[in-house]
Amino acid sequence: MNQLSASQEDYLELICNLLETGENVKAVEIAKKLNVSRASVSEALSKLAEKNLIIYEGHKGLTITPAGLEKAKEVIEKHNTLTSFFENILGINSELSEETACKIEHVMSKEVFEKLQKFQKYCSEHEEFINGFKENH
Amino acid sequence: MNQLSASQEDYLELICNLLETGENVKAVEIAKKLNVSRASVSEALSKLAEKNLIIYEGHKGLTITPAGLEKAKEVIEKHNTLTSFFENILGINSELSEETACKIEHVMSKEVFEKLQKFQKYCSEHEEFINGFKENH
DNA sequence: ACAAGTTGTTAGGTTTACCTTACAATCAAA
DNA sequence: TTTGATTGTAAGGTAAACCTAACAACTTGT
Repeated sequence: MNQLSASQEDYLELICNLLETGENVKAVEIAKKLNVSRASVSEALSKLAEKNLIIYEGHKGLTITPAGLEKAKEVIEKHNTLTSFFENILGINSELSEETACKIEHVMSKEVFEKLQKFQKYCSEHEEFINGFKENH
Repeated sequence: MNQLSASQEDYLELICNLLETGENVKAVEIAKKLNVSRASVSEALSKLAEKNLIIYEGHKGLTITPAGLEKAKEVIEKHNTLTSFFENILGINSELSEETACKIEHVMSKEVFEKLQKFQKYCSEHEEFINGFKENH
């Protein structure tokens, strides 16, 4: 029912990351980081607020709700797992790993995510296997 | 310059697959397989034709150009590699593997794709490693 | 060969996520 | 405290990808 679009997930993810740095988060900041206009951010934040994922009061401030935080954490966890898979297992440079993770995190089901996470754990318990791959590529 | 959207890649991919089965491909068929209206297919095919990826003459028939075929093959190869990764390495059921591959194939760069392909080859040369993973998950 | 069904197209609408421009609200520094 | 810069919002617009409804163009069965 309350499915978020890829774009909305991106906003939420960034908001959560910015909040964790402790600063108070401004729309103009989000606009810069996501490379969109202030107007687009304004609209997007209104929609997230409507869905009760954030509390947004313009100049007054922006905070995330428990529901928003939960969703954001899910996305961020997918993001991190993917980034780490590309970087540490496939050996892709960190920028491209990040970029690719950003796109895929929105289209990967929980089931696939969990399997990937387990696979990664399994790989980290078999370093020699991964090193063998990296050496030849 | 001639970047295709995810949706256009889907159309092209399907057209290529249908053509390979030998039948002559109809818009109504595409509509059914992609779960969209005939009208949407009509529009989409016009755009692919404009970009010289297919030759489309309505009732007369539909064929793919060399440029279109090249692009389609790229997408299909990504699709297959991804599907096989999910299915044979992560051990995800074939339906979900397909579904996930369909979404990711549009957002994965050539570089990531090639690394994944190599990783997969490496894995297939180390069956015991993959079996070890599958046994525990 | 032609009526009925199938297939393709056109016109007009919707939604999402952007945009620019203009204006309103707030903040901060003199 | 007022003014200038920054930040947020509203209005109106675009583009992509979809939709339905109506119509046109084909095909096929008799």
